[in-house]
Amino acid sequence: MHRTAADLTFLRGYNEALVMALARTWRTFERGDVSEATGLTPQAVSKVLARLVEEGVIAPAGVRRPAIGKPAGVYELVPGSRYAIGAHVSRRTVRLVLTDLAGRVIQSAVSPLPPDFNPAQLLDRMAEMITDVHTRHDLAGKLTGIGIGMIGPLDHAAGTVRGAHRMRHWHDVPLAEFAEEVLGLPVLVDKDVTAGVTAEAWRRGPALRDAALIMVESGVGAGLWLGGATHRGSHTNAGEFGHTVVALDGPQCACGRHGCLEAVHDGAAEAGDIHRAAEVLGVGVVNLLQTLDLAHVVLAGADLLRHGKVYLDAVTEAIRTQVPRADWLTVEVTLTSLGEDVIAAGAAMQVLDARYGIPGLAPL
Amino acid sequence: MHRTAADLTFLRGYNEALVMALARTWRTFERGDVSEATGLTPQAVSKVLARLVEEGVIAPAGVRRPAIGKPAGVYELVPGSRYAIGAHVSRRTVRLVLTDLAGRVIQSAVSPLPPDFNPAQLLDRMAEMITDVHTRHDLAGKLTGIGIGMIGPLDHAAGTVRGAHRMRHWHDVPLAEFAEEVLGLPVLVDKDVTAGVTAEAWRRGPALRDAALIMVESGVGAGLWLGGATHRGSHTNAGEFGHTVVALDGPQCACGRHGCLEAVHDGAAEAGDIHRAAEVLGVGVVNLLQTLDLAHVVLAGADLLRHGKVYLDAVTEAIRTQVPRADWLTVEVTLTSLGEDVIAAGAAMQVLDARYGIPGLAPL
DNA sequence: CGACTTTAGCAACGCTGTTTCCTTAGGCAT
DNA sequence: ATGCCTAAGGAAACAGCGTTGCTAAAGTCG
Repeated sequence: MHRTAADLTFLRGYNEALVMALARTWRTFERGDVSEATGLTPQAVSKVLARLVEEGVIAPAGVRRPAIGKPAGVYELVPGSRYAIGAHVSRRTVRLVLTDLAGRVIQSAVSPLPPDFNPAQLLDRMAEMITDVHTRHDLAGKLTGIGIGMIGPLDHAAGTVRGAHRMRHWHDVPLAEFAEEVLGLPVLVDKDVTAGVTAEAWRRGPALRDAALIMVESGVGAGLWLGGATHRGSHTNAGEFGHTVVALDGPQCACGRHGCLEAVHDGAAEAGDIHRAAEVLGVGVVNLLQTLDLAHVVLAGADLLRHGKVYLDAVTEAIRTQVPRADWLTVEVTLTSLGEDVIAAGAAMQVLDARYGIPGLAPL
Repeated sequence: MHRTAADLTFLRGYNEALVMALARTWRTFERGDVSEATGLTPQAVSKVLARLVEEGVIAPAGVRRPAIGKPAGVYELVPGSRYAIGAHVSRRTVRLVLTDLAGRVIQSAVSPLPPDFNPAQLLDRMAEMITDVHTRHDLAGKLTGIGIGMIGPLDHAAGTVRGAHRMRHWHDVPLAEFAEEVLGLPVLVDKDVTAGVTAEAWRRGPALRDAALIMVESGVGAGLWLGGATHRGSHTNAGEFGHTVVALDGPQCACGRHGCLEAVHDGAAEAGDIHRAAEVLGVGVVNLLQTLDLAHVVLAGADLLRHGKVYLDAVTEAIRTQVPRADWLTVEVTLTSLGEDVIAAGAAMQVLDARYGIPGLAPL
């Protein structure tokens, strides 16, 4: 038996998460604000707020005195009440960040990994880094869990790494399970790009409905946020955006196909023609927009951010000229505000989101 | 004020819809089946079933006598308890179908439309066809509404057609509003491909989580079903799959870009090389799979179905050879089981889905 | 000082699914 | 025929949710 039906527990969790989402975007707010935004009666909001104050995630913060009438109680999010740690595992380094309930990055550190590292080596290094975090910050009882973002393919639901290209020790590794054992905290494993887009979504709040995080960093990928939630796909393998063909007669890609976006892009980049590389990425982004009708595109990844302005301009220009002209079709393109922390931070926020975000119901 | 919070009404609607979804896939079932599948207690299921029987959408259907013990009450869906009408508006014809609560097509008819027809002409023709449906079937009080599937761009939420290429009378037409006035029933307007994928999803049941309906019919489009729901995008304009670039140096497309999938595909098709056209579509489908990680691809559209086997084979082959080999990455490719009715039928099922499907909550 | 406005809170209420306990219906052994 | 066992159904009490209705508090304004 496997719960999919909605019950009162779900009801409560859903409405609490709704209030938390508002608290995160507003920081300080009143009962009436929540009531208006959610449609809950003021009375119901009082009850929800009381529960959240009891939990310690929000707190009363003075009163607002209106021109006339009784002063309104003001509440605020308590960012320091919960933390999560996120790790971004790439081929050569692991980046570890500490984020709080507001989605702010409190501490960030990078550490090299040995060539061809194995799971134990990674976890040892992470354990050291986490110890360091603990010495600098008092997280007693406030650490929600640990998120790990890395290249796929992997099985997010099972927490298993299926094995990336040129990583010998990473075939069918139950990483989440190992990590929970070693680190003693709940662990979520997800693709780097999906973690990244979660960071942007968590920080921007529920207004973000459909977005993609385009990442260029030893490969090209896209994390997808569709309909207000991550899109991982049937085998949690979505986002292999770099391996979409944009040039039928193009050069062969490592994946075997010809003219993959990644192959064409990297070809231009390696030839030193960053402008052409960015232009090609722009074509890919427009393809994504045509298919998915996104409202936000966030650019990220070490290789991209090294030439941030070039890419930003090229993608903006591609959208301006290649998407059919229409005033109602607005797309916002930005560079990630979290820089190279975005993947690790997103991995951390996935943990917070799992615990304090809007709950879903298991599929039938 | 605009309701986004969950309350008891939502709870009831959600659980009822869950039971309806099971009823639709199982047709006949017992209390225990529902209890096991949903996680609801048998008691709760009894209450839900009582409400649905009262509504007339399910009915008792005898008993099952177990080896020992009290006989279990058997229930069944009453397909004829609710109907919906769907219309597929193309450039030259309108196809109208009547579907029942089980998602079966009861009646189907096509009618030509005058060249460069306007909204009034369309609605007149639809009204005639709907009158004909009424003379053949007794739908008194059982007709839920009317769905219209047509080419975009359009605003699904507002029910407005923004104006398709080469259709002079269709700029910013509030079609849903007009139609509700003329036809006297609730009307939903959506893109043809999105309606189509709804038909497939509604018929297959909740097991279908991530799927695309690829449609080739005076253009190439893709209806997306992601995470168990339609994906329409921020401006309800998703699915312009035909206007994704697959050949950077390809021929110019009507949309202005170079090497769009549609341009390359149509070029091959017009040259009589259906195999090449299907091959190109296959590349596009693999692109979609790489990006979205879908489990099901359904092929549809008059132009495609004329050479159904050629396309089915080409797409299957493209997936077999171009998607990185992995036993866990399974994709099912089929031709639509509804043939040329799929769009109209899907439009009808969207109406049923809005009324009897799993309810969503409005975004914040 | 009283009327009015705005906000907050208490208590009762209606509805949800849950839990507990009992009844019903049939098969099977005695 | 009788008693026992098992599985399914049902009634009633229960707990928890948001809602409704009313009262109180805190301030301004005339």
